[in-house]
Amino acid sequence: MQIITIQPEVIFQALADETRLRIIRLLVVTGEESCLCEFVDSLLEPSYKLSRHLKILRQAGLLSSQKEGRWVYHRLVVKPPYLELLYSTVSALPDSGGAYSADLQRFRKRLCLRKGGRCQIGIQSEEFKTKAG
Amino acid sequence: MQIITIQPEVIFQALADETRLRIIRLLVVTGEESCLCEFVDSLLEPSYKLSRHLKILRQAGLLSSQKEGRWVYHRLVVKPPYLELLYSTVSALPDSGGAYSADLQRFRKRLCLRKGGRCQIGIQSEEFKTKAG
DNA sequence: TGCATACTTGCACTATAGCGCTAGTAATAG
DNA sequence: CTATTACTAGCGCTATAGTGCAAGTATGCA
Repeated sequence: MQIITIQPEVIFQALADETRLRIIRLLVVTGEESCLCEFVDSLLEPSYKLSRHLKILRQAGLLSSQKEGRWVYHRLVVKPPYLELLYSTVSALPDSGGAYSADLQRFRKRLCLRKGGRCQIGIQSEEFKTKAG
Repeated sequence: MQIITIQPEVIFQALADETRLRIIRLLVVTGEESCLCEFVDSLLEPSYKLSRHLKILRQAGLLSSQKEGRWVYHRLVVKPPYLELLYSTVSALPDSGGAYSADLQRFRKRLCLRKGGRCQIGIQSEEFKTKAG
């Protein structure tokens, strides 16, 4: 990991998207780390879409990702102090329409399906899988 | 002022631009309110550009603007708690390259030219005025 | 009344962001 | 070895954001 020049606007750019904000909020509120298929089942968005947003968050320095077998786990980066402040801001945001709490509800339910603290079952919401050939 | 539905990503969108972040940082660090021509002389950007960015910040709910004669003063909105947290985040951001402190230095210098606590002199850096007609 | 000026805005252009689709890669299960 | 599947990436499309230029509005001064 090399940090050459930090451009602060990239951090805000990373959160300037509804889907990415939904991802970050789940991680901020629960303190969890999670894999793609758990996000798919929680946010009910196609996997290729979430995969790309996760990449953007990683490149912005907000997420670190670690591969475990077939799964890739994503967790929040908390090292520079301004990131902690940023997450405090995120968790203080209003939830107009209850969209975030719906995500959270699905996320918690999905976490119950883990075995040994890890996802073992893949995407459950069939219509959001990547329909491979 | 009517708030119908707050979309949190609009707030981050507002800060996802270098120029707008420079504006907000000046106001966060100094606690001042300021008019367009003072921003022009501090950021050394053309007035039409800054005027548009100020409008975006206003529409995002980060700035409130008040006309006083020929001048329009812009100040930070601090009411919802998450905005205070947001400004804490902004003030904790690194200043790679010293661009922000250069802005700040010009801004403080420019504030010294006020009379009676108000800007009375207009844009000083000639090349950044709007060349009308 | 006319001019200077602080500020805003319409227009055209360019760059980029987000998307769906689809194919591809890698790892595991049987 | 083969099939399944978690995840990624390329392609083309569309929408939008940021910009410079130039015109327009509004306020105050002489």
